[in-house]
Amino acid sequence: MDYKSVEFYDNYLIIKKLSNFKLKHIFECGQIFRFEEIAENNFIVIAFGRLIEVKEDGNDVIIYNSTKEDFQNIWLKYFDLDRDYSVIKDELSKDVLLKQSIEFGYGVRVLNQDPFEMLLSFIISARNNIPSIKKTVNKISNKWGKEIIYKNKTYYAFPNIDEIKDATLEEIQETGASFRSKYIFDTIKNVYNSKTAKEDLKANDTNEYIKYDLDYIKNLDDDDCHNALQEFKGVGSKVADCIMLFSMEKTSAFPVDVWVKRAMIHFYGAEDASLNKIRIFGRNKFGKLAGFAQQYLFYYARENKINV
DNA sequence: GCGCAGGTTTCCC
DNA sequence: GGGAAACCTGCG
Repeated sequence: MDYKSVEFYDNYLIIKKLSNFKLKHIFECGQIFRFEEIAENNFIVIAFGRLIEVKEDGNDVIIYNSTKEDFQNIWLKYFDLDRDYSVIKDELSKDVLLKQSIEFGYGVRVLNQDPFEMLLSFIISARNNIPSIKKTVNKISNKWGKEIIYKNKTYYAFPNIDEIKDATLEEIQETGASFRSKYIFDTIKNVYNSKTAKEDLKANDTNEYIKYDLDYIKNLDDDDCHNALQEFKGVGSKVADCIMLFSMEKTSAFPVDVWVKRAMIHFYGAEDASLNKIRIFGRNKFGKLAGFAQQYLFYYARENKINV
């Protein structure tokens, strides 16, 4: 694990002596949309129906607005704190080309987020830029999510399936999802139907909607999981990789977006290769650690504006 | 005003 | 399978 101990106080806590942890790296490596930088090394994060303020203090990290229970049930896992990233870095640094990216993004960690939130968020990410993605995800939260008040400011959690199940196509259009609106609408329907189907399921009944059950998908092997996710409209290879890496603990996923493609060309000379070929190359090269390698490469490429 | 952005779908070969 | 165009909208 990458911390020494945790001290709990009244509605806040201090994680002592963290290693391989830097908030800026974690939040800016492309895996999360619901964060806000309120000061240097100080962020607001909304996830799993909760809001926390996270602040770096030397080698310690303070989490405000969290109980002991929430830390143990949510944030410990969310920040992947029980994983030893030194082991991962040592292994991946054997690749001298990747080493540079790892040193640059030394505090990157792969967050464990909510599958439904990732599913909708990354459908929205297709052919879109980050400010627009954040705007649409926030509008969805504002319209259907639970209200959270922190320091006299009002925020909204990302809605769960029961909160958003009755959203109309028109309402989704209004969030700025544009041509992706119908995908989101369709996806919400399928997730909701899988939920009711699961509840109604008789012993040996098969149901056409069960394949949209996110718990079921999460428990599949990596390749099956990747395929299953692409049954949702608006989810292709890249978006499926993001969902399974950021919310289903599939660390062999290797999402190839424009930045990772640039990084692979830059470092490995993967000239004019198709996205799928780069994906296969990355997965073969980095194996179970491909997802971590992807995060270091993405952060390096984007921060250094490679090839632009 | 025009091109393009953290891809997917659809159509075509 | 693999490649190219269309897709909505906001922003530089």
